[in-house]
Amino acid sequence: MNARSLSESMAHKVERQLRGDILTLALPPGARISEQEIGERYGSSRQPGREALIALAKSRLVEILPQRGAVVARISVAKLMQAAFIRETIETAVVKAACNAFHFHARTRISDCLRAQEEAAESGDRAAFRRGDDLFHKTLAEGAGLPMAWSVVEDLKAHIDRACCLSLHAPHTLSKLVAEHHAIVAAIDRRDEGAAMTAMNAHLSELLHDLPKLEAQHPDLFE
Amino acid sequence: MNARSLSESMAHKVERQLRGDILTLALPPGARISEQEIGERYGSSRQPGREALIALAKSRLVEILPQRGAVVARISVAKLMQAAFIRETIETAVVKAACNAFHFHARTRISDCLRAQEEAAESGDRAAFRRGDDLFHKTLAEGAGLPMAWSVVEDLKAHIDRACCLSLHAPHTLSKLVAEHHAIVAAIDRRDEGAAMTAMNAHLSELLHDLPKLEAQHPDLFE
DNA sequence: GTGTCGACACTTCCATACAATTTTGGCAGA
DNA sequence: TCTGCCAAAATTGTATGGAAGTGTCGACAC
Repeated sequence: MNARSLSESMAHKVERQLRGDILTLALPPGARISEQEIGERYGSSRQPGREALIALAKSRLVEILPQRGAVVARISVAKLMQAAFIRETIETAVVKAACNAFHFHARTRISDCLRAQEEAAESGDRAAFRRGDDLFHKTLAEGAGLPMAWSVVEDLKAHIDRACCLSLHAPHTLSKLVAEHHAIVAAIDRRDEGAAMTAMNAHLSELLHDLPKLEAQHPDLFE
Repeated sequence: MNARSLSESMAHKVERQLRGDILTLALPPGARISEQEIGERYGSSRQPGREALIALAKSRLVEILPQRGAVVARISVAKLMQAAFIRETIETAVVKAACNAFHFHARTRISDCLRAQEEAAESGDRAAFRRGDDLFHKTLAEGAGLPMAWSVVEDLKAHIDRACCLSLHAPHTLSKLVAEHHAIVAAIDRRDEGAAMTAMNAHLSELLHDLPKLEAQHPDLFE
């Protein structure tokens, strides 16, 4: 009945799926969730559900109200802007470091990654595109010798992505994002610190442009 | 028998104490710890111990080996340098932001904080000094309108502090650190971005000077 | 209509039992 | 002495029962 032996524990599986459902807004911000409910939803008992909630509370994707329950964290404009700022700070430092030294092996993976993203952009596969985006930024950090930077950014990015899911899904944005990735890589290849940092800033700061509009559109999802 | 009603859950208490013991090296890097053992050590059953391990694994202070157990994370020079770099990046951005706008209320708390640290430095109370140091950096982030920056730095700082515990405890360093704090605040008061950032960088980069020596002295605690 | 009290439902939190897996240690045999 | 194997011990991962905390809702007094 269970498949623990197949390498992943139930608790991790539940955590991963729950995180996915929260990130895609399948579970909307503000939704109440109980251990029991989570367990049933993903086919386990309460215990793995509880552990998933504890884990996600650490990344602040759910808020645990002691003795009462848990809710999917609402989107906070203030926190979102802070997360964006901190992410920008870190990733700018990463590309700067990348200009000084970039691991050869990571450079080839970056190219693979860009190609994959181009395909995803053309076919409009947003899920694949997002995976590619994560991989791009992750590989960039690894190439710069700062893999830990990605693990820090990853948590921040989760919150930002959740807001992005609300944003209108204009099809042309995907290819635009790919173009920005290319610009960043090109600057790194030229070892042009200034251009690389500028390109990264431009890439990251676009996401927050229509935040006020989103809040007006979905007031119940915000704090 | 239990004291759950008195505001803090057993699991949180165990997590807090375990974190403390790991940070002060009472539990040395590399030590194996089982859920059972943790529970008994802090007076609970396995369950809170397990939850504490899961929580600390998120901050990478313990490493969970699936189906096998957990060990206190060894100190990794590479990770330490990355953590220091990322911390420096974030905190530099924080003081820069602080130069543009600093909340009045936080400014007065900073002064309190500096006074408390002076006292701790004189009496040589390292535990109190560390608490004051955390509070200083936390208040700085809050004053700059970036409280989230502290929550990110906090996790990075844990690893750095653990290495600092190994370092020789020369008594004069404490007052030196306080002086550096004063320099940072003075630069912020003058709204002198460059000086503030330089002061913060100097403050943070000293910690890693004798890292090679430490590794030679305690090879078993490192990766 | 307003406020208070108590039963009740719901949930977490902790303890514990059980299942699955890994490690350990011993022992037989070459 | 070394190797291979098996059983016991230790440990995690999961399920579940029960205690305790919290909020809801209706009855009832005023």
